[in-house]
Amino acid sequence: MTQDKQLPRPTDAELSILTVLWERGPSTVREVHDELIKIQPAGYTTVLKMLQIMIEKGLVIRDESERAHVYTTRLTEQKTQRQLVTDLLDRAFGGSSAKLVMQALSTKRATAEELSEIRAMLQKIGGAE
Amino acid sequence: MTQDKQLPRPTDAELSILTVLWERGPSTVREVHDELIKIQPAGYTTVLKMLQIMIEKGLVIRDESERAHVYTTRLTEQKTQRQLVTDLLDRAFGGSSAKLVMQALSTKRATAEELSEIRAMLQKIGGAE
DNA sequence: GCCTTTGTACGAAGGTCTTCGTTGACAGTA
DNA sequence: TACTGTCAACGAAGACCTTCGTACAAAGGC
Repeated sequence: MTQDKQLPRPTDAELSILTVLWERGPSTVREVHDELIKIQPAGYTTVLKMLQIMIEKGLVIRDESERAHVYTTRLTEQKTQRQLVTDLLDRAFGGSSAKLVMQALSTKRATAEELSEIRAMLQKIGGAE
Repeated sequence: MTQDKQLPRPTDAELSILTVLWERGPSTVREVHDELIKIQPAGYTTVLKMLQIMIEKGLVIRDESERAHVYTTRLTEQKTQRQLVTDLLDRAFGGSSAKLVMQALSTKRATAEELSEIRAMLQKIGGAE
């Protein structure tokens, strides 16, 4: 009953805001703005407008019980990441996750710890089936 | 001397056209169009306009020596894929390629063959350093 | 009761993306 | 020469994205 699917792919600006919300948890516009300007310039009303648009799209929800409305993401970071990966996979890699993985690995070197995580996951996948 | 970098990230429609060009190699508008409509609806002049815009952006180049201009991609498929992955990595995964890899692997199961390719690459990466 | 601060709402402006109708050029054919 | 088909160019329209100025409401201090 938790209608999940078919939220639009977040735009660049929307993703910046979502990132802040994932980090901070439920936040007011002011809090999001204060956090965001540490990374990139952004006017207060701009952030406000973005959040209002994101409400319309269903990307976030808000609690209006206080004067300063509190915004919360609708999807977890993981689910959004999955959506973005699936999307990129289909649009640019012909659906081949292997090709994407190769690119990701060759692009930026992962830490040793991360690599063993990946190995563990491969083990799990390879082991099953 | 082959100025590579800093081409804009291709949009969705642009990526569709690039994909056709990578498949077919250098092609006229008509050829791109005929190929594209097998996958998605697209008017001839729309494809033409897109290609003209892509010329301006530097995503493609063209040979005008014949009446029907012949378009060619400026970047290889691999380089574009790398750009897209890097971009997504930074925008949505905090630069952690491991997280992206995990998502990719868990999203769509790769074939056994692909998995061993990935293992080989891991071997190579882990072995180095 | 006023003034300042902090908030939301509204709307507009400029940019990009995407699509497509129309025009005029060119080439071949009858 | 007139007709037909193919092509590039242009411009406009509509949808979105992004930014921000302005207006108005609420709350607290004086």
